[in-house]
Amino acid sequence: MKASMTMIEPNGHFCSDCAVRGIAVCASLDPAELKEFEHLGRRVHFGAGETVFSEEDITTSFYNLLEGVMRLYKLLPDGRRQIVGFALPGDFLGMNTSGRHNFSADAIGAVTVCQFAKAPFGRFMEGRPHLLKRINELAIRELSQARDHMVLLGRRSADEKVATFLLGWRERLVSLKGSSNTVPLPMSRQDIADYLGLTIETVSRTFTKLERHGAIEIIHGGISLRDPARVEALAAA
Amino acid sequence: MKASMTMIEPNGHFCSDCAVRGIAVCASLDPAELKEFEHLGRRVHFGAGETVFSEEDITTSFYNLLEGVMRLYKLLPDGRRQIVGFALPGDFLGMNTSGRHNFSADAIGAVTVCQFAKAPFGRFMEGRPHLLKRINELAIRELSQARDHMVLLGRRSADEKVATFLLGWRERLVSLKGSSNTVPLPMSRQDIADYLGLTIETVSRTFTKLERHGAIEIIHGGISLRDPARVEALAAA
DNA sequence: CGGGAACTTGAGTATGGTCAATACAAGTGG
DNA sequence: CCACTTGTATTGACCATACTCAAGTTCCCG
Repeated sequence: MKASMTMIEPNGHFCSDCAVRGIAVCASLDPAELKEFEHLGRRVHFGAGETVFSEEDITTSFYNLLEGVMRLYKLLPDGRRQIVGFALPGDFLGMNTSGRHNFSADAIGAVTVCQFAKAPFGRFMEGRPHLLKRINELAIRELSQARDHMVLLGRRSADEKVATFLLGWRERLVSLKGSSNTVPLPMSRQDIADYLGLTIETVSRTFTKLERHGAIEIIHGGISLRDPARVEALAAA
Repeated sequence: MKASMTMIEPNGHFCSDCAVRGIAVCASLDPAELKEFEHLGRRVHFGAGETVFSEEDITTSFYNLLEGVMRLYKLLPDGRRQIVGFALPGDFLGMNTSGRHNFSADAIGAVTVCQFAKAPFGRFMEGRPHLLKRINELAIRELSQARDHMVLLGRRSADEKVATFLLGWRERLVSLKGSSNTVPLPMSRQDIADYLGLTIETVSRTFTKLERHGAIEIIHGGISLRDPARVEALAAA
C-alpha cells in the first residue's frame, strides 16, 4: 500500500545457510542440486503493507517466504475481502494452472522472499520429480487446511471462529519457533475479521469477552493464553 | 447409509474405452502405460447414500470418479456438517499427506468409481513424473476452487451464495455434458445448505424468491434458468 | 503535544436461524 | 387403487447472532 521499499540483493546468498532450508520446497534437494538451485532464486525484501503480487496478474514468478508474515486474499468487485490464508516462512506461493495468480499477497510487516522466475524454475523442476513431489505435498497439505477453513467459515459461530483461530495460529508458530502461551498477532483486527468472515467489531468484542472470562489476556501486538483449556473448549474441536 | 450394495466387477474393463479417459488423471498416460494402468484399478459401484470413505479412515485407496455425483464433507463433533465440494466424473479423490482421509465421501445417487490400492498406485507413479504432474495440476486447481469457496462462505449473502452456486454448478455440468439452461440438482436441499453454510429453510426460501422474481423455475430434480442474466447479477461477480 | 490509525465500546437493526406446521412425492401394503 | 408411512421440501412466525452506524479510547509517530 505504501510507496515501494522493494530491494533486490544482487549478490548471492547461500541456500545451505537458509533459515527455511529444512522446511520449504528446497528440503527435497540434495546439496549438489542446491548449489544449482541457488542461482535461480533472488532474495527480495518488501516493506509493511506492500503487495508482492495481485490476483489476475500474469504469473511470472514463484515465491518462497523466508521471513515475515503475508496475507493472502481475494476481493469481490464491491471491495469485500476474504483472507484465504496467512503465509509464514517456508510457505511456497504462486502455483496455479491458469497462468494467473488466483489471489493477492501483501506483506504484513517486513518480509523477505526468495523469488524464482517461472520459466527457469519450471525447467529446473523438469527431471527432478522429487521437487515436484515436494510441491505436490505442500499443495495437498494446503488443500486440507483450506477445507478445515471452509468448515470454520460455514459452520462455526463467532466465538468458535476466534478461539479456533487463536489456537491454530499458535500451533503454526509453535512448529516454527517452539511452544509459548504468548501468541504474537502481527496482523490487524481487520485482517483477522476478513480471515474469519466477521467484522472488525465482532472480533474486537470477542477478544474482550475472552479476556473478561479469563481465557486470554490482550497484550500489545498479540495475546497471551491464560487458560488454554477454556479456549479449546470454546473452539469446540 | 443403506445396506451395502457394493459390487466389485472382477473382470477387467478397458481404460481406452473409459468415459473419463480424456479428463481424469489417466489423461497423462500414453497407450502403453494405460495398458499397465488398467490392471491397477477396479471398478466399484456404490448405491445412493453409501459412504465410499470416511474422514480419519486410514487411506488404503485412491478413487477416480467415473459416473455419478458424490458429496465430500467434514463433520464437527456436534454433528454440524460442511460439504467441502461435490465430485463429478473425472475427479480424483483420496490424496493426503497424513495417511488418513481428511474428509468423508458419500455417493449421491448411483456411483461408479475406479479404485486403486494406494501402494501399487504409488509404485506406478514412481518414475512417471507426468502422472505426478497431472495429479499436482488437479490439486492446484482444486485449491483455487477451495479459495473461491472460502470467499463465498465468508463474504457473501444468502442470495449471492445460492445464485453463485447455481451458476457454478451449471458451469461444471456444461464442461461435462454441454450447455443447457436446465440444471439438474441431484443433491438434496440439505446438501446445498451444508455446502453454502446456510440452513435448509434459507435455501428453500431463496429458491422460491428466485422463482417469484422470474429468474429460475423450480422443476423436479433441478431448476431451469429462465433469466440467467438476472441470476448472474444476483451472484454479483 | 497534535494528528491519525487502529481498536474498543455502545445502541439499534437486519439477516439468516430456530421451531413448528403443512405440503408434497414416492413407495408399501392391504 | 387407495390409505398410510416416510422422507423431503416449503412456508410462516418469532428470535438471536452478528452487522451497521456512531462515538470514544488508545497508541504511535511525527
